[in-house]
Amino acid sequence: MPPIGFEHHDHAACIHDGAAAAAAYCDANGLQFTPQRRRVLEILLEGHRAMGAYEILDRLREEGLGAQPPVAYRALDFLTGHGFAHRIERLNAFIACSHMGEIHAPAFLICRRCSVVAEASVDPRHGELGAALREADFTLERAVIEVEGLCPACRTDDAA
Amino acid sequence: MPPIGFEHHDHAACIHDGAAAAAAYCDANGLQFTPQRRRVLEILLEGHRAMGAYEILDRLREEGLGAQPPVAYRALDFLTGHGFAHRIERLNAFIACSHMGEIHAPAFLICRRCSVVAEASVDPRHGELGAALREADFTLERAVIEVEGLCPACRTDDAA
DNA sequence: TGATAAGTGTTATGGTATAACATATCAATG
DNA sequence: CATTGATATGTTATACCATAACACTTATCA
Repeated sequence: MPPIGFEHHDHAACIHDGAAAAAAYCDANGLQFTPQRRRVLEILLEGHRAMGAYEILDRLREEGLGAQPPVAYRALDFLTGHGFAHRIERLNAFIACSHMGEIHAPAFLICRRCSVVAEASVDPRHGELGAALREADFTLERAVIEVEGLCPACRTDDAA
Repeated sequence: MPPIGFEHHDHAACIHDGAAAAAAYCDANGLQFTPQRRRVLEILLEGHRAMGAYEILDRLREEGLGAQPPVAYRALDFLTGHGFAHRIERLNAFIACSHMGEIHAPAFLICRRCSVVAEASVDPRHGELGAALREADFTLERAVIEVEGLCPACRTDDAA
């Protein structure tokens, strides 16, 4: 599964398909994909970058969909809880899932210059980390794997 | 390099040696290991767990070493900047380095039950993550690798 | 249709972090 | 050893991130 985010792609489809996939999943699983929740997901899908809860809240407020912090946090809890979005711990921010519907253990590549975030998938049980977990006899429940650096475009720009 | 934290060890030596190693490094590199900085490192070394900046600040305040948030954050910036301590993004908290002086890319194993944090070392350029970085042509500058779950003792307790 | 669960609106508050500026101390050298 | 530039500290104020708690509404389903 290649990382998604830095390369060019059909972004309109990206937004539409993301929302549609979430809607279909909710439909199939008896979850309520309410206007607030849909709108928050769409806002996140508009950029492959992480957005703070208050930035999202500002958007909701403009659109009359909610004015208080819990409104944003509840929608984000729902979206992250069902895998439609992820929290980026390093940024205290949120991003739409790029691999909607697929089972995956996300890893994030965060460009410190343009703030674009790409989502890759790595199994924390593999490799050196997996070995460390076994050596420590540690039961893994959640993995946070986030790397910060420069995306190809920004590295080039830096040199210029 | 095995993870440090869950197994038994000589903890008094742990505190003393950690502070001594930092002092020696500062001495050798013209850095000022001031009382505030030393004390913050000692406070962190006292437990193999992550502490919030305000928890540390409370300790400093009791001891008359500072009362305002910037005092704690500055000391923590110094300690993390020189590798004497690490920031745990998942917890918005800080922990003393367990591999003082060694070059390492830390990964953390966080027990959600007892809050002990073990530090392992994994090279983010290896394995699946390394492959994803190369595939995205991403320049890594910093890696955050933190896993949450249960340490051996707490898993056993849970079953009981 | 009544009971229960799930979602929304709102107030208030708590936890985390830093900007900005004044003062003090250190470290090097002329 | 006085000057000066860099580093460290003290302090105020503020900004950002997140959730508890409670009232109310809407959906779901027996």
